[in-house]
Amino acid sequence: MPRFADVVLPVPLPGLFTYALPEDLATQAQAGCRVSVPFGKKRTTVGLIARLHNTPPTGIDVKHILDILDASPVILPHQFALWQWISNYYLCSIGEVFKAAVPSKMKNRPTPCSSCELESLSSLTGKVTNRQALLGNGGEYGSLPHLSPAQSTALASIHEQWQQQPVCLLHGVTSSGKTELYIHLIAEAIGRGQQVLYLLPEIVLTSQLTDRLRAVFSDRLGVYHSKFSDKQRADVWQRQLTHEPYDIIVGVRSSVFLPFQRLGLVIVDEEHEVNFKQQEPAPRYNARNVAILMASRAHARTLLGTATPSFESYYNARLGKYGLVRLAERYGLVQLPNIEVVDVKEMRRKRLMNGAFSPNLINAIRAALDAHEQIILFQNRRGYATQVQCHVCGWVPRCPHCDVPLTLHHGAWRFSRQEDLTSTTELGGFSAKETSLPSHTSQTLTCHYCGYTTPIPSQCPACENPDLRPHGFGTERIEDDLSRLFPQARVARMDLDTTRTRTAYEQLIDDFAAHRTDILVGTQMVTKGLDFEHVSVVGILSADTMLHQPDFRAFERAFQMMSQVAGRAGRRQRQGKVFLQTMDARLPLISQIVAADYEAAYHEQMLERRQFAYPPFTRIIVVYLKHRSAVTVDALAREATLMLRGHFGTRVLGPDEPPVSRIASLYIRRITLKLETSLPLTPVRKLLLDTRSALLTQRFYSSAHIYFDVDPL
DNA sequence: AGCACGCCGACT
DNA sequence: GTCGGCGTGCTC
Repeated sequence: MPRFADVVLPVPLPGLFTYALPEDLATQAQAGCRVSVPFGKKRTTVGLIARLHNTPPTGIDVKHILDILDASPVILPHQFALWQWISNYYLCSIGEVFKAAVPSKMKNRPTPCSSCELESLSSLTGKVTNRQALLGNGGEYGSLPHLSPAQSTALASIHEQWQQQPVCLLHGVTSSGKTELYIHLIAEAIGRGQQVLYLLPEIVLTSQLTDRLRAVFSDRLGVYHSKFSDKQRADVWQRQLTHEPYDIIVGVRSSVFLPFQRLGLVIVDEEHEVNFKQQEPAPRYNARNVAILMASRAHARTLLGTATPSFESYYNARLGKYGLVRLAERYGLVQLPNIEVVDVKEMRRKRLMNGAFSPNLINAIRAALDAHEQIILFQNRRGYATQVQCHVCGWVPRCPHCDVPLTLHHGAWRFSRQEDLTSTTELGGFSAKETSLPSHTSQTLTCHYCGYTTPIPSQCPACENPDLRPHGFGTERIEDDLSRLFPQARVARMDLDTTRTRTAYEQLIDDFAAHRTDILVGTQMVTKGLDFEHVSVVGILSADTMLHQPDFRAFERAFQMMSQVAGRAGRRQRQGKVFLQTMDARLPLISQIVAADYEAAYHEQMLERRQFAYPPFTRIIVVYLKHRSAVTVDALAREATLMLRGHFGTRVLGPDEPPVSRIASLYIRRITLKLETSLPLTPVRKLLLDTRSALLTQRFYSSAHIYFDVDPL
């Protein structure tokens, strides 16, 4: 009989906590069962048994487990192993993984009694006959979609690739019918008695898709979505533990934590999406990569699908780590849209621009409205940091060391940031009316990678224009201008502000799908895999906003977003028209988008990434430092940088201020580590954790927060 | 992260 | 005279 249990608790503290196991509970106890334990000042906390043993802990007075909440494990051994991997790789506590993994219902209230659970189990077993009937027959699915010859060939190629590698990347252009392929693959896996995880970014998981899948797989499909109630999620979890789990889970990021008993296939749709990486809070994991690992541990196959592969995945495919299958033909032979590049610089010079609109775009919108067709306008304007751009020639200052655009800071902005955050103008610190910079404030340009700082030039070095301005329009401004230009048109705006709730988001989509709106203007949201029948015109209002993000992935993102949004045009009968407005019409990337030349964009970026030692040629870990006091956090940042330089030398960049440098009254600094991929990570992790504890034990820094972001996106 | 203990300002 | 601010210390 085990006398002790090591327990995971939902706290950001390292390690496990040892409790004594009362004799009367010892027979019930199993690793993976939840327990109720006293912790700190709290009388009871829900934890999870990680292991049972007989080794009395030394130097602590052990408390007793109060109760065992499960008759059988709710976390399976392979899941717990995955938690440990995540905690280790992403440098967070196992308790933080526990917190993220399990629906809060299962972490808060102890399930009142086990009899209810037993009851629900038996009610489920009742349905087993039904399922076995389906399985036994093999063909009782809802009918599978018909595949075009191109799709059938791709399906066969995927199987071939899987013979060689467990992971296959499906590079299929927009509208090539990837979902039909997925459905066939899912049906095959279920036919083999295997389970399927179909992972999607939040934004794409709409009723459009689940309805389509449910039509084929009916009640064997479970949906796991963060906007569903916690109870619903807890129910899905419990169901996966029964003898009759869902065969397919369609879910977002966190569904990688669900218990699978016989996982055979993982599909990661829109694999390039940055949403797969959790930003806040810990664990800052990448669900796509976790899914790949999870699949490989289960000896399952993985399919990564997208029209615009992340350069990282494409790199892996080219290296031979992943198989690669292309689907270059649009389903039903819909033509790729025709893309017209509009030289905004030229238009401005000729005074033809109407705000953010070129005459070409205005005419196309008017024609589309007259023909009762729909229009999507894409304007990616986010964040508070702003770049400076010469409004005459389009010049943007860039960092000489890092090749990213420099970010503008000026004194007044820093002090008024709090107000700016609450204001509704999308430009943050600046009004939407492109005001000139006040010349008396102290203006500097800063690199957010290496901290390089330089005063703002008094004139544009390229064309000698003395009037450098912050630039850009936001979606709200666009919306206003549209109602002025086309008073008769029904305009809807889709961005973070208008989609706070799930219903608001679905409402916007539904209205547009039902043609109750004519023009949809929005941020990246409008680029996601939505299928609309009547969109004939797509406008990319300013490619430049995307290109000039202070991020080495700006070009990759811009290519992805523009290709994706262009793919929204012209679904069925006719070829769509895309207007791509830019100040940099001669940039190679622009012609790559026009030609849909993914390869060219990829190769060009890879040259730069290699030259500047960016991923995938290096690995990045960012150290975040937060403190209530700006003075303290700066001192901490300096000291941390010195310590890290001692260990890692020139691999340490910074410290610098992130674009939003104060959140929730905590000042933030960061230090970036660029590590060669050949460097073994285990000693790196140890040095990072040791450095953190060394700093936090100093009285002066004890109330600071230090955490890590591994492989940031 | 919580949560409590503990020592300094503006309220009845 | 008390309520309450958040600094700091601990959690098997």
